[in-house]
Amino acid sequence: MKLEILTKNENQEIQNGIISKIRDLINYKNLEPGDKLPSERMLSEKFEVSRTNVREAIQKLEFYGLLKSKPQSGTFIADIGQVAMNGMIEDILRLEDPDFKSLVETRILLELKTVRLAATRRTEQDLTNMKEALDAYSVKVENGMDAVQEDLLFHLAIAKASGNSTMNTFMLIITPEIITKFEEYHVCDKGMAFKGIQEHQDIFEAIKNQDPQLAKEKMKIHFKALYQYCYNI
Amino acid sequence: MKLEILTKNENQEIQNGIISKIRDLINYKNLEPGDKLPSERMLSEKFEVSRTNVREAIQKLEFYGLLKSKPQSGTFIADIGQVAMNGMIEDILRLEDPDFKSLVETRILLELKTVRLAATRRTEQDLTNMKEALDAYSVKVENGMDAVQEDLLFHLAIAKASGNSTMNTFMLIITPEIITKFEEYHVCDKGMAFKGIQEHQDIFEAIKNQDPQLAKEKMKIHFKALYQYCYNI
DNA sequence: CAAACCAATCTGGTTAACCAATTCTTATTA
DNA sequence: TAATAAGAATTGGTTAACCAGATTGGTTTG
Repeated sequence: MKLEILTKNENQEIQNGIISKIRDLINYKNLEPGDKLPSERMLSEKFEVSRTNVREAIQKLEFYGLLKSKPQSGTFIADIGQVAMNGMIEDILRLEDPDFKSLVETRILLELKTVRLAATRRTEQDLTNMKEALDAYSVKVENGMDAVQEDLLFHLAIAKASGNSTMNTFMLIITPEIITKFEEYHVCDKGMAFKGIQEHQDIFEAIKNQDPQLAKEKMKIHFKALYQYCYNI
Repeated sequence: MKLEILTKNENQEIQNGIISKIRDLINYKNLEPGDKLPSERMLSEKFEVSRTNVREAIQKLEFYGLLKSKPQSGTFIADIGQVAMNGMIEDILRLEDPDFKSLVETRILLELKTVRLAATRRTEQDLTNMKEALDAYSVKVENGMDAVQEDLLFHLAIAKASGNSTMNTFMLIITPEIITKFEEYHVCDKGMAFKGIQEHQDIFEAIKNQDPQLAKEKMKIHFKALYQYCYNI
């Protein structure tokens, strides 16, 4: 067998090919929820790809909740019908990499919600965590240092305090890319950083006082520059 | 070497252990953005776990954008500082599985936004896709059949039309679990399904007429029962 | 002395062999 | 004949060997 090193993009295309073949198989064999998929070995032979490739494709579909593999037993169709299966695989295949605008737009949406939830649900421990992150940010800025990381950590502390694990996860997913792009595009300059201290303080106070509406308003103010930036790219 | 079959939970704990060890190493060695992590083989030896386990842990951190591995070269710290690295790993380790309430809460938040975006950005192709999904739903309901899948596909079509790939991805992530739980808890009964046809139609019309505010209102109506359900569990 | 070259080594990725739990078949027995 | 036990085959998961590109240190050469 010839060996070849593939770029991540080529690898992704192979994986997508396998996924669409799995979809075709499910349709052709009329597999329903709970039915068993052919074994990994069989699929790798049928599709003429390595078993590793098949496993990766299955794991991706498992991540999206479409398949469920059980050790020493087999891979099974999840409790989701053929219609949804086809539609979702179609979407997964066409999914494109997120652009910066999408990321920021989503971040703003999530944070305007998490800050409200945090204001109603925050525990004492949450307040302690947020205060720590807030102080770390202040120290960095007052010493004239870059504080993008500390900024984001304060926001992540809010997400955690929201008590919504799904939104918390989503914030974690988009945060690193946002940090990278921020530093790349120099979204935050020194002047904004100083203003940020007071803005963070205001947000923190609103959450502490359990005032969701005020917390949201303060967050909106904090995002004002970001808003404009996002919609002027 | 003794071989042992582990449950997914046990495996996850091993992975978290490795991740925290990687974090400790990064701190101890003061690794900065761009620095190279020790090789997978070295880590697996140092931590006394299999290389596969190390690879999985690295892939997880790569998913969250904290590491970046290059073939035949090494695994590198992403463009993110030590502070954010520590904070994010901490969060990732403590991340809990999403509960149903979190899922629904997030879905409502996302959809009230995607429907507005769809109303402003939808293309003709988007309208065609949505109309197809809408008709499929109607047919199923009118024939007295379960239509949870078709319902969700209509909503996914809206997410796609929003033109925001991040939100689209997030919708794809939470959708299958929602479908499963809906069918499990029988959230949608027949009566609701019939009402749903008109509600879907209203949403579709608002998007077609590019009226974001109306689209959001119609979506809110559509979610009314879901709202109550979510907050009464 | 610096630039170009080369081979040994190291790297993440890939493949193939192996493991043990499960499942299916078959033989045995009450 | 039906219930049961034994064993062979199949399965996803795991480990170890292998691959080829990338790196590195030393050597040669202009």
